[in-house]
Amino acid sequence: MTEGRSRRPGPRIEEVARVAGVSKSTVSRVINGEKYVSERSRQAVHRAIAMLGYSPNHAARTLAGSKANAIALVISEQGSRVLADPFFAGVLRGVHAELAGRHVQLLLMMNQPLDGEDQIAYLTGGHVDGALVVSLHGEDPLPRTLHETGLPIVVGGRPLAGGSVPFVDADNFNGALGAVRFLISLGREKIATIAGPVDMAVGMDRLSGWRCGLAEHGMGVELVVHSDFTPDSGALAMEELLRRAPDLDAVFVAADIMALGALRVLQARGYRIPDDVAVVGFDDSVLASTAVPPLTTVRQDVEGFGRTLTWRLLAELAGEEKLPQSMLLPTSLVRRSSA
Amino acid sequence: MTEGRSRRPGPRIEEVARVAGVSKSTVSRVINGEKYVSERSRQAVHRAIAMLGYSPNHAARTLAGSKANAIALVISEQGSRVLADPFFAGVLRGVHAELAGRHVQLLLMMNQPLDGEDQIAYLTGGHVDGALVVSLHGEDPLPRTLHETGLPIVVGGRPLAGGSVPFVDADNFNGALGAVRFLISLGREKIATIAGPVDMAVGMDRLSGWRCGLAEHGMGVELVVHSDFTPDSGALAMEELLRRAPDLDAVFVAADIMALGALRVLQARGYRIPDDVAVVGFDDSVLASTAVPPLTTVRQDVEGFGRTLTWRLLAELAGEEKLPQSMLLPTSLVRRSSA
DNA sequence: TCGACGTCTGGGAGCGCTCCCAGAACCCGC
DNA sequence: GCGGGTTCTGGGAGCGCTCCCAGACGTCGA
Repeated sequence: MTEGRSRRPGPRIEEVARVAGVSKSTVSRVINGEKYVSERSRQAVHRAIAMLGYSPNHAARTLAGSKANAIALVISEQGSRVLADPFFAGVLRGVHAELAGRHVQLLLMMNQPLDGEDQIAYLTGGHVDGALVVSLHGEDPLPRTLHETGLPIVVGGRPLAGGSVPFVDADNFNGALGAVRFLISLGREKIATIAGPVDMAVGMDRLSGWRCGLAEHGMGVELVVHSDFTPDSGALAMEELLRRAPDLDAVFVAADIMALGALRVLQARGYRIPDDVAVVGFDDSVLASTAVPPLTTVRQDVEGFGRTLTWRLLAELAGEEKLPQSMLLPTSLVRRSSA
Repeated sequence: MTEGRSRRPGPRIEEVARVAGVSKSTVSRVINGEKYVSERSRQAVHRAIAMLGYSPNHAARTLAGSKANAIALVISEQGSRVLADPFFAGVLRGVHAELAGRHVQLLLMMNQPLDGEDQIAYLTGGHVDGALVVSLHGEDPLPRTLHETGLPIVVGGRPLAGGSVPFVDADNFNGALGAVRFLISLGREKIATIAGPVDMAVGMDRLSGWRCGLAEHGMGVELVVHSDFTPDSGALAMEELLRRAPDLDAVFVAADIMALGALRVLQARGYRIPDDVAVVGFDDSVLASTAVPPLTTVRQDVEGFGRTLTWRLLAELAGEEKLPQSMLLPTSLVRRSSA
């Protein structure tokens, strides 16, 4: 079985040039959307491209040009990946949708393969033009380190140790605030919370929202138990809360997945939901609608999250100015039966 | 603000050659693990690479060589993505782990951006050396089409319209069979199933396992209701089953997510679980352990799935022979409280 | 009439590798 | 000794683009 040097199929830029009756420089200009090309040439090139089914060679562009035509999606998961999974698919879909049509490749990186130094070396080594960093752990130094190397990055989820790194996040604060206001409007008077870990911005922001909501009405903010975004820890937290305040009438749980555990404990103790205790979760994950009873929760648009993240990075790469340093995406309350 | 043509940082292959005291041809040979390099040269090159922190330029390798040094992960989701999400993160992690250390980029593609023709054109256009196709919908023509173009691919999940396309799948049949045998060993005598849709291999294989398990013991296989991998359809299916056989004493549900719906219905009807009706799910997703009661289910190793998928493709790309045409990964029963 | 400037164009060097080729060095058996 | 192999090596063409340069053509104000 002999195998010759297999050449890639498809037309080259030169052929497009020939068909269009221009030089390859001009074709290149058209492809890259540069100015100083006559309308006539531009049309001719587009026709030729369509006719030949030409698609530019990514490797050649990257090699010859000064940009990599690729961005990295860095999943920096430091142990706690529980929160990631519901996110993951949705965010990815969003990122992908936003990238559609542009000639930008999406490279995936996780913490695993090249750890620390190597990963940074790779990212700053000119292999990518920028990076989307989805960092779950708030104090992860990666976002900041990357940002300081000058590589354009956008972080998904507010980084705690962020400095001035651009980020996109759900408006966790207002989501939580809205949830608490809703509970108060229902007439609840003893509203507890199961908060996330203190080292994650997502946890802290939701906690702040809860605090503010109560403070607005002069209500006490003692009933807090921190937990770690797992159902079991949610259950433990609920038990702790009931020990401290058996007469509580509402719980704001900082994640649906913890709410499941809380629900279980409440039901086991004979509390009726929402009659005795109203429960509101956060995320509106699949879990929420399948819970018993279906969970009232704060919804965030995960796909929009991915889109926005990507849009922000691409805009920066395109040299756009006056971009917002960071962005918060709206959240909304989804009413089901648990509150 | 003037900006010169920014050259990529880092050493070139020539510098490695100079430091190692060999030609760049030899360095290239070492990098690509070719034979016909003396041990002495090899060592020298490795030392030089380490010293300079050299990392080969992906674009240049791809442009000069006859391979793309990249593989695609194609997520072909035709509508039904419910099943995907739990999978997704895990599979990705596995794929990534398996790729670690090799100089292969992972490109992500979803059905969205280039549909059909364009997608195929891109994949077969020499941009990637092979593809991992995670196809949820069993009769998706994509795997077969790609395979017929000669692009090396491996499909995740047995394709129904597969022809002889290599695939990796969980051993759904034996997983289901094991679940049914377990139920029988528990003394259950009227075992129903909520099956998946008929156009998905994963549904059909689990159904076959259930059938076989019952047939082994001469038990009837009438109590089947098909459903579509959503909690609500699971609930409807359960209602239908109870209508047909109010005295059933076990249900094998082809997915945890449907089992949640079934659980809800059973409990609402006053059946005690597992005393009156034993329930076994499939997937061992997060949902299983948080269900009330915690779900006995068939576990599949999602990360291993991703690893195996990737391993199989890389092996083929490396020219390995006598590769198994397809592979089934073991499943195992996880006992919790529902059976 | 002239230059200055803005618009449009083609030519061609060169990005950093791989892979072909030609050849050196060494082994073997006859 | 010689021809034939196998092992190892360096030289250099060329992958398909981008981007710099030089220049051709306007159009405008002095």
